[in-house]
Amino acid sequence: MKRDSDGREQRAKIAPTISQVAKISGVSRATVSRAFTRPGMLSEETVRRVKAVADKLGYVPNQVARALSTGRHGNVALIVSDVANPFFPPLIRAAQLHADRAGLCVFLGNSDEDPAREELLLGRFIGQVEGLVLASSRLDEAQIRIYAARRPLVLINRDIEGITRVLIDTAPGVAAAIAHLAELGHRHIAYVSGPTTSWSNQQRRNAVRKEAAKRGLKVIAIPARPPSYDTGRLAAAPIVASGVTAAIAFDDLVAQGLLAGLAALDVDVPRSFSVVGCDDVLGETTYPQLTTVSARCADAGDVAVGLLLSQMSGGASGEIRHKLNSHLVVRASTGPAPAKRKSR
Amino acid sequence: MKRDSDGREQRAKIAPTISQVAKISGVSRATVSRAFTRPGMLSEETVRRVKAVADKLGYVPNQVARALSTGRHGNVALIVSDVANPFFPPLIRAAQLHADRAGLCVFLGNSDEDPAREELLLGRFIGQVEGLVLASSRLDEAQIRIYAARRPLVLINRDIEGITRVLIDTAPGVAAAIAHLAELGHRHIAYVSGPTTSWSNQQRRNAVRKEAAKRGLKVIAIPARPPSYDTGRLAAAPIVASGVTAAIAFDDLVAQGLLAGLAALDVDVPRSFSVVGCDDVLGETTYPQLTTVSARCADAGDVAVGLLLSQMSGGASGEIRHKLNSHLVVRASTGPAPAKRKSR
DNA sequence: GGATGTAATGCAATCGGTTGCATGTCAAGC
DNA sequence: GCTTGACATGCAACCGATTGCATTACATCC
Repeated sequence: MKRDSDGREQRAKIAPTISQVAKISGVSRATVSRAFTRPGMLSEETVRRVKAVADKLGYVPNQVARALSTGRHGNVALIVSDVANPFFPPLIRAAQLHADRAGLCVFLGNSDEDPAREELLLGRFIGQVEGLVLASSRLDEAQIRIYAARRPLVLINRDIEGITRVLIDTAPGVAAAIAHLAELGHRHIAYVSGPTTSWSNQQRRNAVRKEAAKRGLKVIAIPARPPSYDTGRLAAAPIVASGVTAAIAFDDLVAQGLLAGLAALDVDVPRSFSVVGCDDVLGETTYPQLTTVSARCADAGDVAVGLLLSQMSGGASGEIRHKLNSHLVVRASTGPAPAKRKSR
Repeated sequence: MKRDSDGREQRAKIAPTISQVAKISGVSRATVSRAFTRPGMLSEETVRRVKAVADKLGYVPNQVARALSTGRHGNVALIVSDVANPFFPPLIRAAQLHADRAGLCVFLGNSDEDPAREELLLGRFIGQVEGLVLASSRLDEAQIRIYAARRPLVLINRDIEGITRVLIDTAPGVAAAIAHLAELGHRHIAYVSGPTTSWSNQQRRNAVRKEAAKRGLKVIAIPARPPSYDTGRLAAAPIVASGVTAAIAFDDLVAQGLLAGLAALDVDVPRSFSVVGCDDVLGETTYPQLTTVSARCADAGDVAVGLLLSQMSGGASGEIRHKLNSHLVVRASTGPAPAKRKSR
């Protein structure tokens, strides 16, 4: 009745249903269902026959109906703070690949760094997914806990106790970067910082401070907020003015901007100034090629989905705090400290 | 029964259903349903009471159940050939934003340039979406038509008659680029080409040929396949060897690689060689900053979703072929042709 | 006062699957 | 030959909504 009156599938030849397949193959709907979900329960002959009919009709089980009945919809959601930030695409790609292999569909949400928007998305997704991955979530802890109670949930780069999370631990790489600069003779360096509320930024800043202190380097902080190519470029002037000989940036994007800003000021990199990035997402494509802390951000997506899966299948009840390692990749943007600080 | 035995919502407090709300507010399920979908049909008093109860219980209508009944799930799918290609993220972002505003959830698929994978994704999505957007689809025409018959479908950068499509028309921009090079005195140029099957590539190559012929320039084609930073870089050697003084690349990524390759060969850009990109996705972040054909790829995502929406709501029965304009953006990678072709 | 209309609500079928349990069949075991 | 059990299949309830139609309760109009 309503079926006839509404416009559903208007322009489509109606998708074949389980009933049609059942009728044609002369078995019950239950049998057709089982032919797809538990073929072992049926005789080989029956399975073959049913599948043949299904094939001919082009029948595919309706996911929505299945989900209603089983509560398993085969969907997961991935919410990122900014699709267009080069940090995310590789992560998204890896996450998707992993989900694909598990037969899951991925909803992608873009919060645009806005908690309200993030929550809106979450509300829309939660009813039709089996699990959630939140990358660089801007939500406050309480909110996150609420969602985590409703569905398996994995965080990326957010450290909340009791919730499974994947953390890209850039500290070792950053420390290596400082060591590298120290060995090259740099004594004064700048940290070009990112969002104060960002876990990653806090972590990086601390690593810089700690390692610098250990090696007796002086470090100043110059903000680039929000972290972007432009704010990085603008940071060049104050950095040069401060008299440091090297800078380590919050991320590659900022580093790239910084590179451009330095070029504009006629500062030669790496001859008279060294730059280190973070994340290794731009890596070889900058000029000069960027020395950076490689953070395997793609792995983060992959691992997060992996953890989500195991959580979804009931395993892994305990909390997991997965750390991903980092290391320094030396390319062409770092070099020995200039003999005298000023080229005079 | 099965409800009790399977693990559905294990860790969650079970989401309240329409029945619970109905019972508590002392009305039928139908009434609760209507309180949400057609409140005008009910007395104000009833609506208020039901909503109050729903609120208290934290009831939200189950999308999946609703979809089964109405055939409207509020989801659309967007399939791209490579999330990590910088061309796509802005497009994805714009598409998502538009869908968001319309209250739709977006499935993202990554075909990885593989038709088989693309089809697999399509199969998974089709049952749970109301519409599809295929960006740079690698599927053959027949396949696409099949899906287009089942659901509203919009193509981006694929020109199939009878199917709504958004085409980024780079021809004017490419022509302008050739004109620009001609005015700078270049007489021999190279086109660094992309995938032969790509609509964009065909279109760009033709535009180059046509405009070059008009202005009496000689143009050779050098492939960069698949189009990437690396293949662009590798194209530098043959290009220099060929003796041309300028190159226009299939896309910005290739152009960026080319820039790097030229730098490695000690060819000074723009003094002794000029490079033009396409898409304007890297634009200011290359060194030197790239002269490129700006293609407003973000708009493509936005427009595509817009067209999809109107198609979904039954409008727009006729075929639509939406062209997006392009123009040349001159930055720092192009300059006058060197006085003599060889620097001697 | 009875016919008529309208507004508010309930009944029950339906969407397309899944699954616990019942049923039927057939072969092996005693 | 009858019990027993394994195997294959069917029956029918159920998931959580939506919606066509029936029903009820009033108010209105002659």
